[in-house]
Amino acid sequence: MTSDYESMLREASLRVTRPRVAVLTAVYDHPHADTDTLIGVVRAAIGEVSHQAIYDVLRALTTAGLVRRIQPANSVARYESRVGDNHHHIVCRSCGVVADVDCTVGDAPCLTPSDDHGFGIEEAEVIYWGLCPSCTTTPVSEDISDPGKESHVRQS
Amino acid sequence: MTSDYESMLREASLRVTRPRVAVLTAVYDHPHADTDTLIGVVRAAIGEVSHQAIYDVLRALTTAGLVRRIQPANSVARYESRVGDNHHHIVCRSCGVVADVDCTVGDAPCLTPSDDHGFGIEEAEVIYWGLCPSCTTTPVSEDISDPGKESHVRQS
DNA sequence: GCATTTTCTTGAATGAATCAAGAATAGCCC
DNA sequence: GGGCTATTCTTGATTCATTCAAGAAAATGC
Repeated sequence: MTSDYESMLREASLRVTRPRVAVLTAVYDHPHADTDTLIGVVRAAIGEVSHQAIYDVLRALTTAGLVRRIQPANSVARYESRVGDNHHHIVCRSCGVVADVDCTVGDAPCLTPSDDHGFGIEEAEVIYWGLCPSCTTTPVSEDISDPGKESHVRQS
Repeated sequence: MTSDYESMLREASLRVTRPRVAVLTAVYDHPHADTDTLIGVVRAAIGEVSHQAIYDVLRALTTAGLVRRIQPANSVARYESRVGDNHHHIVCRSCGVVADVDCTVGDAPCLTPSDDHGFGIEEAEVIYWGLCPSCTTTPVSEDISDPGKESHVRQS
């Protein structure tokens, strides 16, 4: 397992360090987790690591294409290990939980704008907004845009 | 003009105040502008107004459905006046400028997820990422995710 | 006009994320 | 294996969009 992640790092021309292997492992084990959650997971795995190191590692991994960063409106940055398969996301308006949605048309980009305004389009990102099953039956009092509340569908 | 915006506010059961009319006007005149830009526009129009008032007004207008808030990853909140027509956006990865894209399939939601995971889907948001014409010919040195730089395609 | 409710002002606080400088370490050559 | 150099991590401060809080001001309904 660990050696797999080491190989991934090496193949991406990234130096292999304990924090990097731990962060990569954490992102694979906890899809859509935010930075703070990942810091907790990494520290539980290998002991104290500075938050700055986690930020640096996540940036390096994202730049290298080993993880993907997603950031729905009103949410902090989240990371996932599924890369390069053009899948999309459903985000709960109430608790902010994220679920994957496969592209209905396969791996190829499934969307083309009606008018690209001269932009060179590289990617079409789709975010479906709605209520997760849990929030449908047990509504959370406040909207996700209100701070000070924690999702009841916590990434484990 | 002003009376139109006043009517809009009244019809939304919002009290008519100078800051609200000015913010509504500013959003109509400067589509996709960020909060800071709007603060500048509003102050140029009606004199000193607290930034907190602008935040409050934008929240009220957004909640009332008079304006729409968009927030692409790595960007601050932006506001636009086109609401209810299900259009989407192209965002420049380099300078962050935003352009509108009409829904190719008309006003109805043009997307349905392959598996909604039990979520009640309310909206499909599409963000196309790419390079705007200006950044294609005059590349900006750094990515939008890097701070400390201002778009060369400033709103207004 | 006046009372009531909402909104705006003032000023402080929050929190994710970044910056900066020095210490530690991975990878490479001998 | 030992040392060199670039990269990475630690420590601690800082930034900045946004929010919180409490009181002053203004808008609507009677």
